[in-house]
Amino acid sequence: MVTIYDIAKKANVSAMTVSRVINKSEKISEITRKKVEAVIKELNYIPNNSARNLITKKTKILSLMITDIGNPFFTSVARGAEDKAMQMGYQLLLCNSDENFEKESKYMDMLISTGSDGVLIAPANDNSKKNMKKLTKHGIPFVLIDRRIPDIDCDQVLSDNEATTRRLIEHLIKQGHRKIAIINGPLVVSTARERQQSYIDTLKIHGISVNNDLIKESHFRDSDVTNSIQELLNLPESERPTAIFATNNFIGMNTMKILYRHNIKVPEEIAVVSYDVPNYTENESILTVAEQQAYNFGYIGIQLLIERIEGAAPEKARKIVLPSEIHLRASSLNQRD
Amino acid sequence: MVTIYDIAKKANVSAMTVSRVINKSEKISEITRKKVEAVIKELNYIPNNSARNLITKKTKILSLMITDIGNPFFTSVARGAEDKAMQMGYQLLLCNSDENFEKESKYMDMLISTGSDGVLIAPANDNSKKNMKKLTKHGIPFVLIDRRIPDIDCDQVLSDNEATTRRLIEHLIKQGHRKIAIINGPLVVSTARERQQSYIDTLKIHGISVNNDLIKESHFRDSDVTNSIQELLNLPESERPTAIFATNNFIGMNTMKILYRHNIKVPEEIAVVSYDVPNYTENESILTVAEQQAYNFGYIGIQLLIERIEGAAPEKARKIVLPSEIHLRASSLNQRD
DNA sequence: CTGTTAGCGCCTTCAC
DNA sequence: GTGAAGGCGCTAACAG
Repeated sequence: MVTIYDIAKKANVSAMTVSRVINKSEKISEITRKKVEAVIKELNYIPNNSARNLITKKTKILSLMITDIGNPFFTSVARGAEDKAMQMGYQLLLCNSDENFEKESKYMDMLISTGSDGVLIAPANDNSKKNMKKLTKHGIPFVLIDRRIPDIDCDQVLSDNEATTRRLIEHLIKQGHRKIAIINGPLVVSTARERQQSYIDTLKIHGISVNNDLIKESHFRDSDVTNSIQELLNLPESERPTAIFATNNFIGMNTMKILYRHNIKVPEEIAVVSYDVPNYTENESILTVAEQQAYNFGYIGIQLLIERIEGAAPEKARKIVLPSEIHLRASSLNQRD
Repeated sequence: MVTIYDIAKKANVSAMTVSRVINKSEKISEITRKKVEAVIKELNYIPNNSARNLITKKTKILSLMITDIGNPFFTSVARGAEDKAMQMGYQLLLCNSDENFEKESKYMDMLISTGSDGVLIAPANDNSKKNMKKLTKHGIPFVLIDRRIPDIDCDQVLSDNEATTRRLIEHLIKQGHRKIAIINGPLVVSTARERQQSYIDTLKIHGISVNNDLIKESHFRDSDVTNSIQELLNLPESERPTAIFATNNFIGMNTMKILYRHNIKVPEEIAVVSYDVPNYTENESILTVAEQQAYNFGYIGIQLLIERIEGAAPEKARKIVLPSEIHLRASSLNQRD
């Protein structure tokens, strides 16, 4: 391994001078700098960050804790995070919690040990509060994205769940629907709670009574929603929903697939609206969706994080709410319109 | 920051003993181990990897260099890589080269500096050879996935491009096609070359003359293939293709979208087959595809890499070829079948 | 089984 | 502008 001493010897300077060159110190004469740089290049020297970190306590490594990189929403988040991190000279450590607090905790210890300068995190659920406290104890800044944690005050990049859900539900109501079901993620996740609350509030505002049989708590993972849908279909005619609100992409995709499999016409028999369904295939999508700014969750999140790390952020925690865009498509539009 | 000395003092042992407990050394009495572990827990001690790495030269960090995490193929690779890495106690640094050698090189320096124990890499193109040499010079093992590099002998996990392409093309020939176009990625990428060669060979074997007007070199990024397709459509009736072979997912998706936009019926006017198109939406796909074992590229790749790092691999480089699965669908099936 | 000594590669501090 | 000394937190090598 080539060290600064090797460079120093060959360039006839002290190690300290080499260090100054590497760190782009101003107080170096043009001549010695050129000389040192030449040797660095010649010997293919690359600084050893471990040694550096030991002193500076900075690794230039950020951790991205998401629930699943396989979820297209988080894939975009990751891409945004990585673009900004790279641009600012940071590297990104990838962690998938799989919506699981224990797995998240394990990663947390690893990333503290590694010496992450900061963490961008979409927490698994409300339990993650413990992990946030741990980060704070270790003096590691973090930014929450997508999901908030009760009583945790920190920089956040969130979605306008209340407004977007309301618009989605009001759209269904305008289309004549009264029996609207919701297939949701677990209520220990803030986004699930917020979307459900807005769903309930919107129905009430429009004088529609809330039927608990139409509220299904499922998962945000790419899991089976067959049971939830079967239960909805088994409801007596008078209760059976004419529309379904899917609160994330996996739920939305799988709901559509199951309805097709049951030969249920969308939207004639059941209309469907969903959060976040990407159009990654050859077909034009027919699904009405609320598209969140996934890329910006990552991009802006990393920006806030780095500002915080580098002391460029205001003391007060910042909360950024990114609006979603609703795409109205066939899955929720009446023929007669 | 809590150090081993804090633990040592409080537990009335030497720092060395604490170090042994952390590293699960056998030569520690049950009693002192318990005592030390208690203090570690009490003080919330987490080892400083930077200090550790400085001595051991091991970081337990692996780098994953892919061209774009946004490409669903690589998303699966990443997920497989991460699962195996986590299982083996390693963390994963994410790098997107964007099919760009310069960007890849920049990451390469960063990851060497950080001290990656190894690199799993889908190289940007043949130029990446320089980066492989650099890794070798720094004694960092790497495993090539998906794409090979001429004259680089190392562990590899590759796809059966020759056989799968042949089956795809023979399927089209069986369907009666003689004018088959290929829209390919850049030929500086090994997979593009292999698929193109197999396309040519298969045509020849079946006595079909190769028409260079039907061979289009495009990109593997999510870029525009409009021009390529337009050129194909502008061909005189006698040359115009009746089938298109798209060599990756983005090309496949975009080809389908453009054909739809041109109101060209698939497969009646033009049949389409593609590599790797995921079905991430609510619709059932109609596209005939060769599905690669993306997850296993990552999972097995990391396994080979860790074996290599930990000295558990045979000296001779291993080459693993994962077969693809062809899904025949409407986009390439004649009505009359 | 446990402790002592030395040093990993670099940067901080303080001289010159 | 440049250099010398010391130490970051930890573990290898050795001693007992």
